[in-house]
Amino acid sequence: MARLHHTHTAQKNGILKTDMATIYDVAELAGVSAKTVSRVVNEDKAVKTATREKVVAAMAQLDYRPNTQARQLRTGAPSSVGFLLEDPTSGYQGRFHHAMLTACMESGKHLAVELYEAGMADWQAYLDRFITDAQIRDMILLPTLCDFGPLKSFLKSRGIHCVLISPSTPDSHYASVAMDDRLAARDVVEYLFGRGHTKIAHIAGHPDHAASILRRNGFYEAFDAANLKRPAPDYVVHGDFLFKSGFLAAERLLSLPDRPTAIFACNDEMAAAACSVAHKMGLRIPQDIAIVGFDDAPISSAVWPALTTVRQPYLEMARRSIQIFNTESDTLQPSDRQIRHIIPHEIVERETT
Amino acid sequence: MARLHHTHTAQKNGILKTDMATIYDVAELAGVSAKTVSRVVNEDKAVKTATREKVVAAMAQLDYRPNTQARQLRTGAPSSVGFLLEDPTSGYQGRFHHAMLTACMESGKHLAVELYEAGMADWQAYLDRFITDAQIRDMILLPTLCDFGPLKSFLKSRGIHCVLISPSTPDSHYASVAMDDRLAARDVVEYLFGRGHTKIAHIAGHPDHAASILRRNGFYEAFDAANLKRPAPDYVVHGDFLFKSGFLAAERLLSLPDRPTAIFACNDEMAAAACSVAHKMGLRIPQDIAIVGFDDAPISSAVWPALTTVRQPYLEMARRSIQIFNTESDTLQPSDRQIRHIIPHEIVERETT
DNA sequence: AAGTAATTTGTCATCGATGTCATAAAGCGG
DNA sequence: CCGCTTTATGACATCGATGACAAATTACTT
Repeated sequence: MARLHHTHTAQKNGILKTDMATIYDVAELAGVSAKTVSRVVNEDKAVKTATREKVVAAMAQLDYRPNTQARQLRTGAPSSVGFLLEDPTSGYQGRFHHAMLTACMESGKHLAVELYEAGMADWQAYLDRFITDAQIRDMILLPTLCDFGPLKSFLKSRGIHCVLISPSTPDSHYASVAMDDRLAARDVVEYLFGRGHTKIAHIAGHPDHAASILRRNGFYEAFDAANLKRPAPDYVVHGDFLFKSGFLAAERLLSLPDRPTAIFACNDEMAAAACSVAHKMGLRIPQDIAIVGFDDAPISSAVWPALTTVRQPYLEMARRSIQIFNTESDTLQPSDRQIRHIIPHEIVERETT
Repeated sequence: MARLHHTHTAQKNGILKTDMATIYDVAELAGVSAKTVSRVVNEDKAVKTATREKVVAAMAQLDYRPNTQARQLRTGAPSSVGFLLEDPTSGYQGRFHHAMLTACMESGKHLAVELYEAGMADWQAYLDRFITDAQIRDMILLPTLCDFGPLKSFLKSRGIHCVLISPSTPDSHYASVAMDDRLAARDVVEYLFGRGHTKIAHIAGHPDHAASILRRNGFYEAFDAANLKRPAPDYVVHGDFLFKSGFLAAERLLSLPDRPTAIFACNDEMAAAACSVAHKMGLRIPQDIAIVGFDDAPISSAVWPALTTVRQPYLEMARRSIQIFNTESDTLQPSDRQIRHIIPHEIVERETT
């Protein structure tokens, strides 16, 4: 008795049918059962070569493509990793996004990306739809979302596993992956020591950002460790990560009576601003003033001269996050959670030092 | 007779079961049929309030979340829009990505993002997996992928609908969405005319990029239309969109014996480079030299002074693309394909003019 | 109060694929 | 050429949800 599956009317039961061929169409054309087609698709060795060839030919002829929904329904969905972007044009998020895509590609997972706009009305319903539609079970939270308590509680209540990227404060339920900002800043300063600088100024970041504080502390720590006197307070100016603030800060630093010979800025944008100021004042880089940034943002190689900076290990962090999800779902060691994974950084030496 | 669905063993038939509650669990707990739960989930009005409340309570208690695979299998999947990123850190792609996410959010679609790396071995198999796994039927192609013939043929063979964003050459099978680069360039020049400039130089983009040529043509066209003599050949220098090339080009232009009073660069990065050169040479912006960029890239507001530039209508282009997909799947007018949709641009006036 | 219309709820089949298990076809030794 | 193992294929149930339709309940008429 012919199965209803074989009828191929475009419209049936009021449901919109696509013209996509199903496994039953292939089976009929090849003169075998659906199960055998399934075997071919899944590369089961228990299929005679002759049969396999008939099936393959039929698949090609019908441009058959297995229906993922059906397959995942039967086999249990390999849910995808969720990723919330606040601003995809931001360098940091863009770079991390790239890293996540690469890491997912490597491990055969799918990354489901969604926008999250701060102050969004009804973000809970929005996220509920997202995790339902995309069948999210694992999620990556970038700064500053990874420090947003309500969001974390919400995801916890929905049973989502999270990995926090560089959170300001550790979370007792979720693992985190970060680089060591303090150590990196210290490394930068020690690198400058190595090139003969001791009059080193710092343009700090937004004081609300944990990273700003850590980097500033690392800056001081290097002096302490080298038994040098810490720079005077007027050698450290706070900015807010934006170009403009870096510009103002650099103007202040470079017109100091005792001008520094090197500036370490808390991010690349402010470092680039410092370069502009140096140009404006007729100072040569790096002869008169050395400048180091932080992040290895696109701007760091887009300006002239190209910035020496600290590269954040995006890809490695992304890979580690995926790895955490994999082990979590397997062994579910509660001790694996709430662990801080630290990924090593790297100084990228370019033309400003 | 109890349905097997109700058994809740963690492992059954060798298939890994999640602990996710199903519609049958909810039905049992609420003492109704699965269909009634379905009605509640889908907000069917034909459910008594008392019943609805019982069901809602049961759903909450079990943290029920409908299985998308099953639902989509039954209803016909609302396939998502595919989006290939070559480099998420590139300003253009990042901005377009943001726009696509926003447009998809607005229209309730899901954007499936995947990396596409040029020169990737076996990209066909990779894309096959992508369109199968994510059930892609519609896809957006950005430059320069939208001009890559083999990719387009491949997608055509797979029955994917595409919309090409700003392709160099129109395609006979796919609709395209673009801004009018030639007209925008002409507008910029006419804007500069309006501010009294006539000695206007141009830093052109990479000659292989269609947009470079269009913008350069628009540059000339403005002079023609105003009955002015076209600038001498040494007023037009080719770069390659990168900062460095803009830097060299600007050095050449600004040391010309008859120095221009305005420079129109083919993108913001090169315009930013021109600013650096002007600073270096002690020229004031905009008094001594006006500079206009193109793209409204992040760098345009990150430099000092902030660049006047042309804003590409990303969001509008993204919205239009989605709209094309919607009408295509409904009415399938072949005349709707191969149409070029032109979206209006806008000059963003900032501090360099 | 009985009969009919309207509202609620349930039963069953189905979407497309795959696991289980049974059956059919080969292979093989004697 | 007959039993017996091995290999290849098929029948059927199932994953979780919803559409079609039937059954049960309630509301409304006269």
